[in-house]
Amino acid sequence: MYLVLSRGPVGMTLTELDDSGGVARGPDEVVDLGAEVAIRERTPGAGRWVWDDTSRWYPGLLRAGVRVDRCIDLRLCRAILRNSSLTAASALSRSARDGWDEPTPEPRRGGYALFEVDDEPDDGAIGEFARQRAAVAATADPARIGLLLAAESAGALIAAEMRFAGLPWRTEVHDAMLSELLGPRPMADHRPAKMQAVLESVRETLDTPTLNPDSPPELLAALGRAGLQVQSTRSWELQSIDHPAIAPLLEYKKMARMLSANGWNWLDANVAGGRFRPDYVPGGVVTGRWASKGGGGALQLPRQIRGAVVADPGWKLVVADAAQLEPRILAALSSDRGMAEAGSAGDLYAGIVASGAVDTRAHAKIAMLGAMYGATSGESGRLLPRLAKAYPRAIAFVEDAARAGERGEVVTTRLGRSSPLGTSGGYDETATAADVTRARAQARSRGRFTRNFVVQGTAAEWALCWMAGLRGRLLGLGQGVGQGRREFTAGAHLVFFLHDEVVVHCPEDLAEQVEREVRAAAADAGRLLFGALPVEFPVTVAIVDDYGQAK
DNA sequence: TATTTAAGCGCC
DNA sequence: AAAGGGCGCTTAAATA
Repeated sequence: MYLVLSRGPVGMTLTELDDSGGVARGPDEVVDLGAEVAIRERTPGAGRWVWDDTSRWYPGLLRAGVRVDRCIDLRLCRAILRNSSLTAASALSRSARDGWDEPTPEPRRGGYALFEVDDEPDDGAIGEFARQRAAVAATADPARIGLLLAAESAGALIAAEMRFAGLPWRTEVHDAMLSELLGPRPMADHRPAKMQAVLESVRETLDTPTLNPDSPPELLAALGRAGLQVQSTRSWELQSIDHPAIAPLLEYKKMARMLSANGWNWLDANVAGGRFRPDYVPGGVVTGRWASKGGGGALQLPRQIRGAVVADPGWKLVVADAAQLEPRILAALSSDRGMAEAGSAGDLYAGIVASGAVDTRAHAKIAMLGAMYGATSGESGRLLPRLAKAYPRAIAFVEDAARAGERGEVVTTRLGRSSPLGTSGGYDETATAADVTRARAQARSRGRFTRNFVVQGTAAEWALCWMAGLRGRLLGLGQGVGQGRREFTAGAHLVFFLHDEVVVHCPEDLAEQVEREVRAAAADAGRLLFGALPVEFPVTVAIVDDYGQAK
């Protein structure tokens, strides 16, 4: 059963569809959306909601105290089906772009109201849903891309729920960290005292009393006057230089970064009521990873300040990280038994060393990253042949993806997300030597992208399945049957997601159960994507009071 | 003055 | 160690 919600000029409607997509009832006008959804959600197996855009429907429902179990997000699914090589022959894929291909419009001030009436893009949700079902049904293995659409939609629900719940954030802890590092909070537009002291040290050693180190050209000039030959002012380039100005300069850069990216202004703008509420964008990255938007910078939270993420009294944070996810995904994608074997004991990189392919764990890691990113030179490039010899199937898999990209072809993840078309990169007989060089460089760049796309994209699919499964498992924790409905934030719930890592906030007595569910959900995700393949997806779990204690 | 681009750096 | 994939954000610099 599907429950299709639409917004039109005359208001909201609900249409029930049976499993074959036929109209079973409706469309009926919906007057009280919150009540309507709540009633349906109380009925087990009531169906899956179908709507244009989770980010426009769900936040209002959550504010009204209503949680949704399952949905189809037509906008997110359209983006996948529009591009997927598996549905390339479908009417949907061949149709002209329309409103369903557009990104979510920016919300009006104050966000979307629960009962807002708005026009849907171009065609009704029922029509779009039918087109999407037809596209899926015509594929060789509808369950494959069907799983991707369900996982993507579950991700949209989770993103809204995590924003609603918020990441517990202790302002006073954060403030203490900033004061310790930079000095106490200064007046607006002044540098904190410790930072100012470090700056003076830089100015003195470079003999430039008015230096603004935040200006790369100015800094470059000052370094030049001191006799330091550098191409840029990047920290990693400065690191190796032996000069009394370098240490304080690197320290200043560290401080300046913290102040501007996650300082007091960030705190004022992003933390309220003891919660940080990131604005996640599911599917925001071409590979299927999530993006984020707004000043929060949720996916770039520095390790340095994670200690400000503190569980509520009597609660714990369960921090779970999928260990070496991308290499394991590659092993599974390529059915490389040797690499799967290397990861079976726990530490994949240690397993690679044990196999004799390389001599140290650090080398194993560098070589693997190089294989997945397309390194050609440096340490990583040199180690690659050794890896290729030990794990020919895995390396051939990424090499094939790279060659396909260089030829201008599309590559596709395990569940069916395809890479976007690249720019031509070709040249004709009128091309100059420079044109040819440029075109080849572009082709190689495209190859590095497609090489990484298959791994990163499939890892993102695994992570979505992991998190969606975990969400379902958490729901059943700590509440007996028949206790009635309650706010989901009263029990174990997801509060953070970072590509291959999740954080669950839960009452203390549930933490160990949560840990078990996290591991079980990871095993489920592996089976969902790869069936019986003997590739394991171990999870590192830490039960902590603050996020800084994890790892 | 307002908007866009580039540099640099944080995360995976 | 500093070459390779994907992002977003802040500041300074460049442009309109």
